[in-house]
Amino acid sequence: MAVRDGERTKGAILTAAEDLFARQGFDGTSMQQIGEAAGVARSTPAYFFRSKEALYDEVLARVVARAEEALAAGRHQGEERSPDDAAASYVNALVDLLSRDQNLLCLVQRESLGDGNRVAPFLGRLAEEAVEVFTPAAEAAGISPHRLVLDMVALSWYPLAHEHTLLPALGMKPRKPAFLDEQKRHLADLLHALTRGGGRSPEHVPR
Amino acid sequence: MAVRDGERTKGAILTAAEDLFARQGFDGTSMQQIGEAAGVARSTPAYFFRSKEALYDEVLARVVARAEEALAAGRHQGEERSPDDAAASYVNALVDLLSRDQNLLCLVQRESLGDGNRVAPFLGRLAEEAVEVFTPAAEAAGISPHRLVLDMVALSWYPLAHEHTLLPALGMKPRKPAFLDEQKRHLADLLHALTRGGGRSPEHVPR
DNA sequence: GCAAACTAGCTGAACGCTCAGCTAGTTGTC
DNA sequence: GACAACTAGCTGAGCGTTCAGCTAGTTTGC
Repeated sequence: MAVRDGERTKGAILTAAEDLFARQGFDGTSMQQIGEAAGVARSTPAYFFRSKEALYDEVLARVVARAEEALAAGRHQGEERSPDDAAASYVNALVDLLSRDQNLLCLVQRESLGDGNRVAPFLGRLAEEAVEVFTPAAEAAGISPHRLVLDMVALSWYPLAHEHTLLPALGMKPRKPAFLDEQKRHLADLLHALTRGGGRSPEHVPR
Repeated sequence: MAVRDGERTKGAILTAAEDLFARQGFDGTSMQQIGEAAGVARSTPAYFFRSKEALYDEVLARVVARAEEALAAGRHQGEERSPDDAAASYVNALVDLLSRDQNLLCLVQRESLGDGNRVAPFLGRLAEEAVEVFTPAAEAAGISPHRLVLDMVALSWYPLAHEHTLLPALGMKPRKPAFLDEQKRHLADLLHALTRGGGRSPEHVPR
């Protein structure tokens, strides 16, 4: 194994920076901390990435690329299934992604406390894709696909974004597999209830 | 009007600090900025509040007190009404509060990206109160009141927390009165649908 | 095959700057 | 004149960035 390997070092710095930026935010993280966490000198992160901001941009880009890959897989998995199954499959992929990739959630959350400019393109694509996936289900339910996307994302996102605040107060542990399974079931049931029950005959809720 | 008025100056500093902490976060805000925004010298905030952290704590306490007052009013307004009307009234108060008080939302959101310790007591009380308010409606719907609270808070919270990220991507402007009215109607409909439609056969209803 | 020339990886020190907090002092109010 | 309100100046620590320099590895010339 090479003692000096630029790509490996860059990777280590990116990973360390991602964890620290996610946990402490941009302002709360110093290049010194990043260097220490990556096992390099204080000045090495700047050597490879020019500036703290450029490093942050690359961290974000990598996280977003991971997310898009995961969601594309979830979308592909639901192809050629019934409308609400396709939607449920996409929601499952979203729940899995958010619960697995804590850094993604934290970083996007932090960005959305700013102006959100840096993640806007990513969310634009996500929204477009999700609307496409949910449109059949939304038509069956007689509601706007945008509304359906918003509700599903909100219900998937919120518990994990507030796992240390409201969720403990409600006695819930949103990262436990038991919760995540129930969460997926709950969202799928909601979709079913809307498309079967909400559209025409509200009295009967299947499943 | 007195030139020197400690209480008034303290209030101005608190207000300035609240806006800046909400917009830029704790690490991103300096005592200098707070002083400038409040129209006092660099060192005056520290004179009244001892330290930056103590000032932050008082900002948070004031915001939380405002929120609890508003929610208590919303709860009182729904008293002696039908279960889902009481719940809808509470949700309305929540939506109004979150849309009106942007600083509350931002500050709690920032706290929940940390360990959430500072807002845990507040959210504990909120959760307890909300569970109490929602229990009749949840029983009518045959679902867990905690789940109902979580879903209602998530659906109320998320759009405003992501008003610059996902919402524009969906073509929505969550601070516009039109959106807020539709939001309230939507949530009330959801409550009705659950308690009326789902109430009869609890074993088939999503938990 | 083997130096010499060159490059990329990485570092420690130093720069200019900003920060929060402290202290000594001044100014307004009763 | 006593006390609260307020401020300017100072300080040590920490920040991001720059940079000359060292070293390990690769390429070139013979």
